Amino acid sequence: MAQTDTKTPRERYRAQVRAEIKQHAWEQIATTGASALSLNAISKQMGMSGPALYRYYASRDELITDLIRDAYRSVADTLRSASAAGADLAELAHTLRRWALEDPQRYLLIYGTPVPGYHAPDDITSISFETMAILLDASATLPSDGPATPFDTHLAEHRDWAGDHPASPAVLHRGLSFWTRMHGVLSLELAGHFTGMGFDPALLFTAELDALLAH
Amino acid sequence: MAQTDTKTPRERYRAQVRAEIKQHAWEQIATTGASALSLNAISKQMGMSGPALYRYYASRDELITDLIRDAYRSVADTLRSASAAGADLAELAHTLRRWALEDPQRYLLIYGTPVPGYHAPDDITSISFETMAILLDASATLPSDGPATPFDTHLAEHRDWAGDHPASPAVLHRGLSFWTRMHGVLSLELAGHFTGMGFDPALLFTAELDALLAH
DNA sequence: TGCTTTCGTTAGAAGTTATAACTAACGGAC
DNA sequence: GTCCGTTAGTTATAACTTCTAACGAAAGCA
Repeated sequence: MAQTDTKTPRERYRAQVRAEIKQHAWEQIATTGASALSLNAISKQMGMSGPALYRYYASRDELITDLIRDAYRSVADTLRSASAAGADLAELAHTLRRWALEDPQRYLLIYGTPVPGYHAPDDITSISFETMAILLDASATLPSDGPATPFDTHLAEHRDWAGDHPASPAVLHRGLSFWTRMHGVLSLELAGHFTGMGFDPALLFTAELDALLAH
Repeated sequence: MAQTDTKTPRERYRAQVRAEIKQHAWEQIATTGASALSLNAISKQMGMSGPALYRYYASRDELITDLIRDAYRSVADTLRSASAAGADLAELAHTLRRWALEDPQRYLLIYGTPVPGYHAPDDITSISFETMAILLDASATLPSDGPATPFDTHLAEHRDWAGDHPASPAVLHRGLSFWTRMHGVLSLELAGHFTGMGFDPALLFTAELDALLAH
């Protein structure tokens, strides 16, 4: 989307077509899910015949990788802007939930069942780390009472995943708990496991959030 | 697997072939995931040509539905036998984790991203309820201290999903928290989101479990 | 022994991803 | 302005997939 005014007109056109392909791919994914994404269907929607699409994406996996990258970037941008606006951990949680409900398949694309042979490229893990850093920043502002758990001491020696983030083991622990608990509720809700059970998933989400913040 | 000695020899043979198909399907799913399951590949492995398999399963979806049913039954049986052996909620959690790690794709098949057009038949929801009942039984034996949360009062009026299980709102709440938190850690672990982060997912799992039990 | 049901086959339709080979058009250099 | 290389899009094709249709053969049953 950003800066299509780079270099040659050929590259501008190429970027535009790639963006259009991704747009159709997102629409298709939103309804049928990522596993049913069809390059053929996209090319037909765009009015060009099958193999033309392979000038823009070498394979179906490469397109999906691009979509996954965009999804990671989207959640990172959303949380970052919320954090920049002064959101605390609780508000970040609701921001995350809103982002997930906005396009469930987009959430499931990055946090759901992985595609069999797929392996994430390096730049995705770096974007993923940025999201984690935002959560750790928000976790650090909260008071961390209570004694250190065995997992805290384990984290003190296994904190390579946090990079050089200056977070105490307790904060790292809270960040991981935040991630897994929010994902636990969200993923089950998005997968439809709560439908027909009668209760409101939003209340379960906030209940889990409150329990986490109250420690 | 059970009671192949029913009625006519034709039905015995039919049940045997269906079991063999499922066995090959599980092997295939364990390596490639459910979305890449190929009826053609199964029939070739069994030494018979493609469409022969349609005598036993009307469609790919019907085979997957059968696999999902078996997975639900498997987790229900595993937890029930553990519960019958006197396991408390903590031991049930580790039993669930062991069952999930035993065949990650089997766990993801029922708790992961759902197949696009798939809708679970009624008998599956009843088996799923049995699993929930076991968790609620184990949750009821624990002391539930602390004041009632807003979600507890909500559950008091939205407890149809628990059937006629005699559990207090607090116990219902704990059952749901148990489910979502264990799933949160397990699904992220099985999806490979912890690989390369350095820490031990088992310790995070027990840390979450301890936090839940300590309330 | 014959009848009927069912099993497994081949053939084929309608999809899919992906490659190969060709044409046409576009953009930059002279 | 013309020429020429790059690139876009085409059709044809291969190798898959699920699934249907029609046929032959085998097995069970009376």
